[in-house]
Amino acid sequence: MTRPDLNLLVTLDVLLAEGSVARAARRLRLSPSAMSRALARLREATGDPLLVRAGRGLVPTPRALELRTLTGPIVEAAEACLRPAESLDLKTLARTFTLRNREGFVENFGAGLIARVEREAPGVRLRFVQKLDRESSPLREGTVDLETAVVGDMTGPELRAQALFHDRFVAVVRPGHPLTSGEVTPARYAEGHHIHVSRRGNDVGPIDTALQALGLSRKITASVGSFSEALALVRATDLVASVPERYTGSLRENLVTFPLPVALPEITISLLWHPRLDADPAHRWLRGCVREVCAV
DNA sequence: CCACCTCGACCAAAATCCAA
DNA sequence: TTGGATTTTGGTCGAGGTGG
Repeated sequence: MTRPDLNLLVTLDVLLAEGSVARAARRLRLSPSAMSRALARLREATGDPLLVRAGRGLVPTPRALELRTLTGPIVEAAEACLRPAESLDLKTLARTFTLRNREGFVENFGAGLIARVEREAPGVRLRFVQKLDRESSPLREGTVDLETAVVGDMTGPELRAQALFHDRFVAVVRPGHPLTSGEVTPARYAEGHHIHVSRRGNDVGPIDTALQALGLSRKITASVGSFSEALALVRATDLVASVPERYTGSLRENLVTFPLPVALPEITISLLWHPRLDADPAHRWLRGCVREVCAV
C-alpha cells in the first residue's frame, strides 16, 4: 500500500476551483499538457473521472462537487503546517490588499480605514475596486482579498462571511422639498416621484412590494445604477431616493433624510473572504480593522 | 478556424537498488 | 558505506481529436 501523493491535493483543489485544465495549468504555471496528466493521475487515485468533457470545456462529476468543498480547507491547513511560524510585524508589513466594495463604501468608510491602516501598518497599501456584480470568483481566484456584500443566494458557499453591520433604507430629498414638512405618510411618500437604484436594472424592489401591500404604488421617474448618482439627482431635483442609511452616511450631507413610512426588513452588510486567507495573520488583522471602522 | 483536452514519445532529476 | 545502474516521477513537445 503506497501512500497517496499529497501533492495531488493542491492540484485537485486548483483544478476543481477552475473547472478547466488550461486555466488550472496557467495558475500553477504548468503546461496544459502537464495539468492534463496530473488530472489523469487524480482520476487514477480517486477512481472517479472528476471532470468530464462537455463541449469545449469540462464539467465536474458529483464526486468532484463533493470534494470541492473539502480540498480548500485541507490545502490551507497543510500549508499552514509547513509555513514557518511567522509573527505579524505591522510596522514592517509591506503588502497590498485589494478590497472590492459597492460604491458608497469608500466614500463612507475609506477615510477611517486608511487612517487606521496607515497608523498601524505604514507599509500596507489598500486598493479599492468597484463591485459591479455579485460574482465571487475574484475572491476564489485571489484577485480580491476582501469584499463587502449583502449575503444572499448568489454568495459562493465556500466563502467565509462575517456580519459587519446592519442597515436600513431611508428616504432622501433635497432641503426645502415638500416632504420635509409635515408627517410623511405612506401615501405622501408614494405620491412623490422616485429614483430607483438598481445595478441589474430591476424595476421593482422590496419598497414597491411593501407599498403594494398597502394598496399603493410609487412612480419611478428615473433609474440609476449607484447610490451616489441617485443622491446627486436628489440634490438637483424634487425626486425622492431611498438608500441604505449607514452605507451612504457622508454622501447624504446637506440633504434631508427621513425614515421610510413602510416597514422593510433590515439588511446585513457582511465581510466576505476566501477560507485560504482565514489563518493569514495580516489578513486577519485587516478584517479586524474593517470591522472596527464599520462598527463606529 | 480556434480553444481546449488528451496522448505518445521523450527527457531530466530524484529515488531506489545492489554489488563491492 | 558507497558509487553506479535502474526505476520512478513528473515534466515538455508535438500531434490529434472535438466542439463552438
